[in-house]
Amino acid sequence: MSNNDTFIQKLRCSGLRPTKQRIKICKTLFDRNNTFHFSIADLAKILESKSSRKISLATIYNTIHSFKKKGYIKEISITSDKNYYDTNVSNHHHFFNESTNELIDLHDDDVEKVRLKKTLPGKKIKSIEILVKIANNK
Amino acid sequence: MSNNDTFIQKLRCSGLRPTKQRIKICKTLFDRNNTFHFSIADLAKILESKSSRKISLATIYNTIHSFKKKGYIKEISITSDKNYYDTNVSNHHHFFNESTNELIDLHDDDVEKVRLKKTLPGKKIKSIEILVKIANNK
DNA sequence: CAATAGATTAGAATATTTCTAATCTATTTT
DNA sequence: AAAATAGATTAGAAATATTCTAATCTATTG
Ligand SMILES: [Mn+2]
Ligand SMILES: [Mn+2]
Ligand SMILES: [Zn+2]
Ligand SMILES: [Zn+2]
Repeated sequence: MSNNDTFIQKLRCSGLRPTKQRIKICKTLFDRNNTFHFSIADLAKILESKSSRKISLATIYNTIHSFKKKGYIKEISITSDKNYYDTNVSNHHHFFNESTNELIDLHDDDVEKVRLKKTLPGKKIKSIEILVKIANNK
Repeated sequence: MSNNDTFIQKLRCSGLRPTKQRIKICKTLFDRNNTFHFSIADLAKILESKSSRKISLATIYNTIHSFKKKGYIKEISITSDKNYYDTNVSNHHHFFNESTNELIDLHDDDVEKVRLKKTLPGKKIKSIEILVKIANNK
């Protein structure tokens, strides 16, 4: 259970002003035991349910974009109809359960290291990530 | 250079009526030598430039959705701001050039086969795909 | 070659994302 | 320490993107 000051500090450190809206969003995203995979709609719904004062959807977008830019979260694209963000910002792989729309982290030691045989001259590799789509049996 | 009849047949085979709109879209997508990676906006622009009669954007969406359902194309999600479709419907990997927004197919023999050490009981694997993000040097 | 049932199109409605004027925050000046 | 200023942030409005559904088109039946 982090207190507000933790988040105020975190925000100040990266040059973001610790506004009420941002602190609330930090609490929702980071005051958790596990990685959180969420869409903007998920986040808006949670904020609405717990918040007294409404945070405008535009502000949620603004905040998520600046948190992404600052490296607090990363974007995960799976399907066209729902975009996800991830509080685990490391380079990592995912299971995506198509039956439940659930996203699950894979750890590095769950997968043999990916070996590319092809290289592209004049290009540098920024990330290599695997997406394993799964479905419930039956 | 395929003629219209090829596409009319293709459409009829999967139970889709060969309308003018669908034939034009087939020509644009499949009358090519190479895999085509495109967004709805890309496709709309091409259709607009070559077409005499305008195809409504709603129809482009409808058609792309039914072509996807019939397995003519597959969806590739890379970033939240642009969704891609791919005329290569096989399970395959991609390079994505973040400097140019270009998507390039990787062939199976360009990558060592992915080995998962972790399995999920009660789930079946539908696909395993790698996304390699790259950028131009300098 | 109607009449009918069902599929398809595309304008209208809705949903998502971005833009920007008004507000708020932090810093500087008096 | 209060007021002025510069710049950051919020959130309603505008713009884009996607889906819905009434009107139209296509294929089948008699
Ligand atoms: Mn979208
Ligand atoms: Mn999208
Ligand atoms: Zn993750
Ligand atoms: Zn491809």
